[in-house]
Parts: sequence; structure tokens; C-alpha cells
Amino acid sequence: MKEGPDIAFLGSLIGDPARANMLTALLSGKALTASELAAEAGITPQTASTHLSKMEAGGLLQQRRQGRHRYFALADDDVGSLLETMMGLAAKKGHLRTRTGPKDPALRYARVCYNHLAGDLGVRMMDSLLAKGFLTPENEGLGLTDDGRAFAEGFSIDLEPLEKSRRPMCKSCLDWSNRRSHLAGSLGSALLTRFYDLGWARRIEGSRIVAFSPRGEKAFLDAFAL
Amino acid sequence: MKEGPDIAFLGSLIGDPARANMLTALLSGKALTASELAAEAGITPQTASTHLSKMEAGGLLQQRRQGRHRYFALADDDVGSLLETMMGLAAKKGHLRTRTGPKDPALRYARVCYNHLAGDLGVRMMDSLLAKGFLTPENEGLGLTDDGRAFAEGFSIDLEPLEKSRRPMCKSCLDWSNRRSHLAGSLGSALLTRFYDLGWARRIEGSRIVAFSPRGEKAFLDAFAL
DNA sequence: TTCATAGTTCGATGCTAGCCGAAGCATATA
DNA sequence: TATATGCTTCGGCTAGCATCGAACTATGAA
Repeated sequence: MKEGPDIAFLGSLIGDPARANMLTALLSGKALTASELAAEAGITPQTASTHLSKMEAGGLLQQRRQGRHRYFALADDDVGSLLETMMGLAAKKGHLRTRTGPKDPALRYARVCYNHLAGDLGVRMMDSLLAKGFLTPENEGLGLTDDGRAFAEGFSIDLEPLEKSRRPMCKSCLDWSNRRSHLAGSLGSALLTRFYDLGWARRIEGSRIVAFSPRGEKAFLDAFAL
Repeated sequence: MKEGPDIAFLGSLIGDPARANMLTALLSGKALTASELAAEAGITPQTASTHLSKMEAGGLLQQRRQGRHRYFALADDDVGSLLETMMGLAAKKGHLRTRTGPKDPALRYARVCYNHLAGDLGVRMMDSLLAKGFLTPENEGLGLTDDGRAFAEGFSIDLEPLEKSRRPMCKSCLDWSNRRSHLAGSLGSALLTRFYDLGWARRIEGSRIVAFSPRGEKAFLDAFAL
């Protein structure tokens, strides 16, 4: 009758404020130690430890031991994408933890979503790739067209390893600030890395903001015109 | 302390087993009454009531009063897609066990809803009346057009007493097997009575089934063509 | 009118789970 | 070795909340 309330378990896992804070912190894509996450959530290490083992057992996190540290990260892209979806719905319904802060506009403009680009620029990139026919909607997902392959390789992205991986190359991820989709998957991740390498953008320490340089921003807007 | 949407609140809302059961039931797309949802979750109506008001306040549900029933449905598509995302992430072995509408095909086809016609034929009648311009959506309700008045009177329905009554003449009523609207109100009631009088249909004792005779069914389908 | 049904509100109860202090491991450095 | 740090386990405390019985409201049926 009441066989394993799956989503209830998942919901309760995310439903605790301390755990939600940790997950949000991990959404930046960086792996963090247990102590850092405890500080992030504002709780003692003991409490954080139980939370972390619960989330790991629940499949939300993966952990890597390194010396006497334990680094935690989101288990996979799907977890990150679920968190973004929830943020989108929460924002839409007006459930905000605090009023919008000064960092808010920068966050809305460009930020990391786990390991790919989100925000206004992320959505623009997705729109541009679709408009130019580089990406195309496929059954239940996104596909890369031949033109798209050429474009990616022109960006010095080696597609071969991406295709051999079991990880989906193109996925759409709902943007919580724009209510539109942006590009996730290994290609989305590779593109963001490329932006860093090109010097177009860099991460702001301690936040999810991706800061584009003036030249980088111009290059980006040219590359992903609408 | 932290900026951004409150996913913990959303998570805790979904994180309770009883609430998750109700939400999963509603994921079928059909609107269900509070009692049905209580049975679905295996809890008493009192408990269900508090859960439902919480979920409504949290923006997950919308409710529609229908006589002494309250039909609950997911607030919008975003809620549904979030639930599906969560089900996808959770081990997907849990099968949906929604106790949906009537299993009896005859009940789905034509039955009484209090005093008016529901089921496939009820929905068809509503669709036809709207398509022909006999009924028109008004603010928060339904209105009878001049053409509609003529049609009703051609059906030997005396509109005068209906208009003098405080009871609304035209109301839309959510069909529990079709999840579409059919016609309620005093006009809906009068029409069903007229079908009985014409010998088109009769009630099956001890059930809510409305049995149309072969001739009656043909006449009905002609009268309410699409 | 009176009765029946759908649903809500109130109050009390009991269980769960988050929380922290203290102690125990584990891994580093000296 | 000794000592410090990162993290976990244990025990007990407490707050929150899901739950239900009982009473109440609202609507429909007879």
C-alpha cells in the first residue's frame, strides 16, 4: 500500500534548512569539506556529519577522502538540476529566504549552475545555439547537429571524449532566475571551462557569480548572437 | 544570512509521506476531493485538511469549491514537472497507485453529479453548448446567451422560475472522470430532468449511473453535436 | 424543517529528528 | 612518541509537527 514514498524521502532530505544550505553551497560546483559545510549551514560539525551521511546514503552527495579531510560534492548533474528546478519554483512562488541583496543582479546575469553557465548569459547561449540550428530538440532531450559539431570544434572543444562518456552531452536545465532553459551536460560544462581558459570570465571566490571581463563579454555576445 | 529561494520549505512540503502520496495522486492530472486524497494517503480527513491547506498556502495546490466538495489539483505545470523530476531521480520502482475515477465504464460514460449530468456525455453537452455559443464564459461563471435561451425553451424548459431563484442557473462543474467541466446549476438540473421526461434516459437504482436508451442516446448526440 | 455528508478547526498526544556536549577514531605534524 | 586537527559516534535534551477525537460549519437531500 505505502510502498517506499520515494519523493517524500527525497523531499525530506532537501527539506531541512541545514541540509538545504549545504546543498546550495555545493551547487557552486566546488567540493567542500565537512567543516566548511558545517560553517556554511551554521551548525556544529557533529550535526553536519550526520546530515552529510544521510545525504550521501540518499544518493545526493558523493564524498572523497583526502588525508584527514573529506570533500563532499553533489553526486551528479541530475541532483544539481533538481536543485535549480526547486529554486525556480520557490522563487516563482515567492518563497525567499531573504530579500534580494546587492549581489543579486550579478547572480542573475551570469553564475555557475553546478558546472555549467546559468543566468542571463546562460539562457542567451542556449537560445543562440538553438536559433542557429547547432542544437536541436530530440526525443526527451537535446541533440547536437553537424553544424553544432563544427561550431564546438571551432571552439577548440574535443568532442570525442564527451561522446564516449555515458554522461549526456547536451541537457537542458531550468534557470531559476529566468524561468528559461540553459545548457547543461558535458558540453555545457566544457564550454564554461573554455570561457575560463580563454580569459573571458573567472569565478568570484565564495559565490556562484561568474564575472566576465569587458572583452570577454563582448566576445561572448558575438559568439552567441541572437 | 543566505540569499536565494527557500528550497528547504519546498522540500519539507513534499517531504512528508502523506503529502507526497497526495501529490503523486494528483500527478495523474485529475482533480481529487479532500476525502479522496485522505483515503489515498491513508490518513483521516482532519489530518488531510491541514496538509492540503499547507500545500495550498505553499503554492503547490489550487483548490476549487464545488458544492460541498473541494477539488484539489496541482497549482500549475511547474509543480508537476518538479514532481516528475523528483520521481525520476528517486529510484523509480514505486508505481503510481492513484485510485482514479470510476472504474465502471458505464459510470464514466454517463452518471449523475448531484442533480445534473456528468461523465463523457455531460462533458460533451458542455462542449457543444459552448461551441454553439449558447453558453458563454462570464466573470467567474457562465452566462446564457440569447441563442442559448431560445435553445433551452425549444427544449421545453421554462427559464423564468430558474432566473428568479437565488441558485445560479449556469455553473461549471469539474468532472471527476474526465477532468473537464460539465454543466451544473439549475439549468443543468433542468436539462437532466428533461432527458428523463423525454424517455431518453433513466436512473439505475442504487448507483449513480444514467442509462440512455439507444434512441435516447442518438437523440442526445444529435442535440448536442460538436 | 430535519438529516446526511464534506470539510475544517481545536486541543491534546506522542513520536521523530535536529541539535549539541563529550568522548572516541583517524590522520597529520613535530 | 606527543600533540593538534578533522571528523564521527554516543547520549540526552527539546522543539516541532503529524496525527486523531471531538466539535463545528457548510452544503445538499428528503
